[in-house]
Amino acid sequence: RPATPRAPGPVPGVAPGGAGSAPCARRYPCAVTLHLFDTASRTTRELVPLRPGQVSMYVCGATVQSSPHIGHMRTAVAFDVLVRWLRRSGLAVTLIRNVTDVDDKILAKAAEAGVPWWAWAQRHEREFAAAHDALGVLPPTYEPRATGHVTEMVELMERLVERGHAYVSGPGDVWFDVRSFPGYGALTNQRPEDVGASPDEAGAADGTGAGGKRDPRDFALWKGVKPADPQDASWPTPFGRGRPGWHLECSAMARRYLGAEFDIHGGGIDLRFPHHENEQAQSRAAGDGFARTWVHSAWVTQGGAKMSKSLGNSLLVGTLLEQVRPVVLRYALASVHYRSMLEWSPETVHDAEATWDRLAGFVRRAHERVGTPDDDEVATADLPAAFAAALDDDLNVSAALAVVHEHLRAGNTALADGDRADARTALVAVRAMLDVLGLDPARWETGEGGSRASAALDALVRAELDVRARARAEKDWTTADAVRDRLAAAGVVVEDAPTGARWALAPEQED
RNA sequence: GGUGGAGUGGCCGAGUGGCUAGGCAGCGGCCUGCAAAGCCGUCUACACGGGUUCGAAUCCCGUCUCCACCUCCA
Repeated sequence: RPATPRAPGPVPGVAPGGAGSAPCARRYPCAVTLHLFDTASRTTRELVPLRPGQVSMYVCGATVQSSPHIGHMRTAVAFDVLVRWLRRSGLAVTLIRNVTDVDDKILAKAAEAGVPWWAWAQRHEREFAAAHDALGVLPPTYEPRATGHVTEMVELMERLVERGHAYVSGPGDVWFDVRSFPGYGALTNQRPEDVGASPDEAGAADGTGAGGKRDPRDFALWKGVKPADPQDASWPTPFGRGRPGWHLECSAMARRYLGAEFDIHGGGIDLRFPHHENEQAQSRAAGDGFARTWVHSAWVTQGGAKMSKSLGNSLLVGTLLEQVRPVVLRYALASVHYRSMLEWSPETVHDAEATWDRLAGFVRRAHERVGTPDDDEVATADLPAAFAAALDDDLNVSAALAVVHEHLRAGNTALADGDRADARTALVAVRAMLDVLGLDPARWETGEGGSRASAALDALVRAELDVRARARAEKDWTTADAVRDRLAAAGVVVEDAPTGARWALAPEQED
C-alpha cells in the first residue's frame, strides 16, 4: 500500500467545521469520518462533501471493446465498497459510471469481426453488466453512454473554443490547446514541458502538420470522420462531422449528471495520465471546478507484472466464474487495499475460498442455532467502532476484516459454549460488517440454488445420511464411515453438528 | 530522462516510535467413535548499511532490487 501523507488541514477552500454541518447519521460515534487519499494532492484527507449529506461521484467505466477481465472487476469492486461505505455512513451517493461505446478500438475490432460497431459495443456492454451483477457490484445511479451525449460534448467544445482553449484544424478535428492552460499537468504533478507528445491521429506525429496540431501535446477533443470510417459512427457538429475523443466524453457526462463541480472522480490508476489529466484540463479550462478528490485503484498483477492481454484469457471474468464462485472472486478482490497491487495466483483464489468458507460457515451455523435476523436489523445494526475507524482510514479493508474475524471467533466460541445471546450478537455484527463490503453471506449463500436437480440431490444425500445416522446410533462405525467415504467420493463432504449431519459440495480441487 | 510507488515471517497482507493485526498453510492440544468444523496454544518478520532516540518495521541519510505511468489500457 502506498504511503499516505496526511494533509495538515481541512480541504482547501472549506471552512473548518464544515463537515460538522452535515447531520450525522452514523450508527457509531461520529468522531471519525472518512479520509480518502487524493491523487491530485497526494495526501489523505477528510472527505467534505460539496453538499452536506450528499456525495457526487463519477467513475470511469468500461470502453466496451472487449470482454471484462479480473482487473476491470477490481476497480468496480473497489468503488463499490466505497459507495457502500458512504451510504452506510448516512450519505446519499449519486454514482455515475459511464460506458464508452464508441472509440477507435471498437471500430477496429468490429470491422475485423465483420459486425457493426454498435453491435460489437452492445455485446460487450452486456458482458460487463453481467460481470458486475455476478460480483454484487451495485448498479450506478445513472450509466450514461458516450453516444447519447454528443450535445453536451458540443457545448463543452464551444465553451473551450470561445475561451481560446480549443481550436479547429479541419473538418471535425478539434484540439485542446495545452499551451493555453497553465494548469496542465497538475493532476499528475508533471511540468507541462515534461509531458510527452500526444499521439492522437492526424496530429504533428505524421511529420507534415497536416492534422493541424499546434503543439505535439495537444489532444483531440473531436475526431473528424475519415472516408474509411463507418458513417454511422459520426455525428454532426458545428465544427464538422466526427466522433468524440475519449477524454471529452467523461468531462461532458460528469457535468451533465453531477454539475460543474463534484466530490469524487475515480478510475483505475492507469487512467491518471493522460485521461484524467486531460479531463481536468478541459473542464477547468472551460470554467468548471470539476472533481474535488481523485481516487485511483491499483492493478491486478500476475508474476509481479501488470496483467496484459498477452497472458491469455485465463483472467477473463467469464473464464474465472467457471472455476470459482462469484462471491469468492469478490472476496479476493475486496480484501486487499484498493491502492495496493493485487497479485493474482491460484493461491489468491485458494486463500479467498478458505476464508470465505469460514465466514459463511459461521453464519450458516449461527442461523441454525439462533435464527435468521432480518435484513433490516443487519442493515441498521451498530458497527464495531474499530471496523468503522478502519474503513474511515482510506478504506483500510484489511484492518476492517481483522475486526470481522475477532467477532467471528467470539461467535464461534459462543456457539460452542451454547451461549445463544452472545452468538446472536456476534452473528449480527459479522453480517453487518460484511454487508458493508458487499459480502454478507446471507445474501450470497442461498443454498444449492433450489433447482429441481439440487432438491433431488439433497433428498438422495439425506437418505444416505439417514443410513449413516442409524449406523452411528448402533455404533456400527464401519457402515457409518462407508457412507461418508461413498459421499466423499461423489464430491460431498459431511460435517457432524449438534443438530445433526449437514453436507456440502466439496471445494473445487486445485490443479 | 520525467512522475509516482513498492520491498514485512512458508504464502497473502495490516501496521507513520514502545502495547509486538488478520487470513491461508504448518505443528501441538481440546472436542469428536474416527473425521470435519470449531476453540486454545505455537514456530518462521520487518531488503541492506549507517544515523536520530531510553526505545524504530515505523523518523533521517545512503545503497540495492522491483513495479507502474509518461502510447490504448481498470
